[in-house]
Amino acid sequence: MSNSNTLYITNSLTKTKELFTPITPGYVGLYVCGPTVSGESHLGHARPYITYDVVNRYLQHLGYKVRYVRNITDAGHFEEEGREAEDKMAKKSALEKLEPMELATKYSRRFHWGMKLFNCLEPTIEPTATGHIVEQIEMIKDIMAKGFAYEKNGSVYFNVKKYAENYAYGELSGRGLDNLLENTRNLDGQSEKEDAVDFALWKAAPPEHIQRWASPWGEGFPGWHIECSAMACKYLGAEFDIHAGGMDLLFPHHESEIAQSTVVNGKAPVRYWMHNNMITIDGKKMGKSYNNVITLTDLFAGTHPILQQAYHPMVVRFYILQTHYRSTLDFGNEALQASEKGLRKLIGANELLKKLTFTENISTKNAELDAKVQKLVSEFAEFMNDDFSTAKVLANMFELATIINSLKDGIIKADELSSTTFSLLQTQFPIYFENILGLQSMEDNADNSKLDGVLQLLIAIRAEAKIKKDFATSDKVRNELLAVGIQLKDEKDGKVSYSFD
RNA sequence: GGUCCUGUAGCCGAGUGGCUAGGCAAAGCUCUGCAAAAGCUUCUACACCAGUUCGAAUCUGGUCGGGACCUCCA
Repeated sequence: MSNSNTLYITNSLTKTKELFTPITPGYVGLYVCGPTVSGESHLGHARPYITYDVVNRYLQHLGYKVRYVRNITDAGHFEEEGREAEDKMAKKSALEKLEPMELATKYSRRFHWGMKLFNCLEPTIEPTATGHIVEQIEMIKDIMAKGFAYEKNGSVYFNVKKYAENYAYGELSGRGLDNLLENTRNLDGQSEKEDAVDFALWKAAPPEHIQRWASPWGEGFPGWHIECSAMACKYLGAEFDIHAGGMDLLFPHHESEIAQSTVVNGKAPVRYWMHNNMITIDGKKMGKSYNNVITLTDLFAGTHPILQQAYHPMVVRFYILQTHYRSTLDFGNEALQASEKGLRKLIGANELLKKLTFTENISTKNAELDAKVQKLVSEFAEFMNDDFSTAKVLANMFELATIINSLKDGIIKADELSSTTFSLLQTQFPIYFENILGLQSMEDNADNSKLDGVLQLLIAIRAEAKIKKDFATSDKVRNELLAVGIQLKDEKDGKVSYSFD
């Protein structure tokens, strides 16, 4: 499409909106930091993966062939200074009496289950950390050979000071080395690291450690930044287009990735860094340390104490897209409930629109309305091109929903619009709503033809009752259906439609 | 403590110097046997104090509040 050269992305590296130009015309390499599968997927996971799902979808819409790599972190991470070294995979495994791989498999499946419900397209490559131990070791060897890492007691550390002498360090996080040295100096006790700012590339495994691999430095496991560098490099090359993830990964994770890859490849790995903001609950970031994590299972079932009701995955998706991805998103029942109603309205409008037909009649053209619709529709692309402003696209859709409803009720006659505008609306609205924003019906996809037959019967019975002014019966049909979640809607033209909760 | 972000009507939120964002809630009206749905109308806010400017929610400085990162985290 012609819009492919006008996409602007806020690059975290430069903190500015930049025109997106792929390294190879027509192709985009997209790397998204995936989940650590040592535990249940939660609401926090919804944000980045829905955000970058829309990015992926939009890039494809623009005609790009996207290689979308999203890793699964299934190797143990140890924690840095100031805390006891600890492997999340191993610890959780012991707790659940599972092999680390059983644990990883279990939660990977749970993650995929959630992503499917959110209607997220699958990444084209989904590499695991444990499946790329060899690549990680090779990369570490390379970094050592180039003199930017050293071994201590079977562990290997990256020499940040030396790196900073040769390359620009801290560009992404805006953290200078001096600043870091100052802030970490007193935290560091008797570390085997030469410098507090250094980070581990490989960690020697203590005897009780379950996940362990042979390496040139003895048995151990990889550090927590090297996997992304190794896998991104393997599948997307030494330099690729977009690397995305949560803002909490900015430092030290992504900063370290840049350092590792730069040493190995002699150039910065990523053209555009994208970072989504966090989801907060009562103004506080959701996180394990805050004890306010809402798992996807709880979210969809409404079983978390903070939840007043269950929320459909589509409602969550919609809610997330109503806010720009770089802003924090505060979670609350009231907001979610508002989203549910709003989404319902848009889904209804989208379905209605598909059924509308344009017939040239006698209506005089409404130039003002025509221009308005033209503008609202053409802004879809404009807004998406402006750093994926999904919130604005949705705002326009709400305005169009009113027009669509009016068309349906005959308040506006279809041919008040020009036929080109009408068909523009009819084609573009669903493309953006379904294909790009990835929003879809909340109804079960079960075959509803039998249910429809039953409902048509009830609608007919109610209609007969109404003719006889037997309102007790007609209201009973309506109210009992409503009680089981089916709402009858009397339309302007006397027809009756229905919708499900 | 260091680095950075942020403070918008009852709630959620867009906003990148001048022109009604949008949604939900609330109120009134139209339609309806009554409702619901739908449509129309109303509610016009930018933490505070200075400054720049013809003009600021938007830029600058300060004050107060909230948050993130510096530890695993999306």
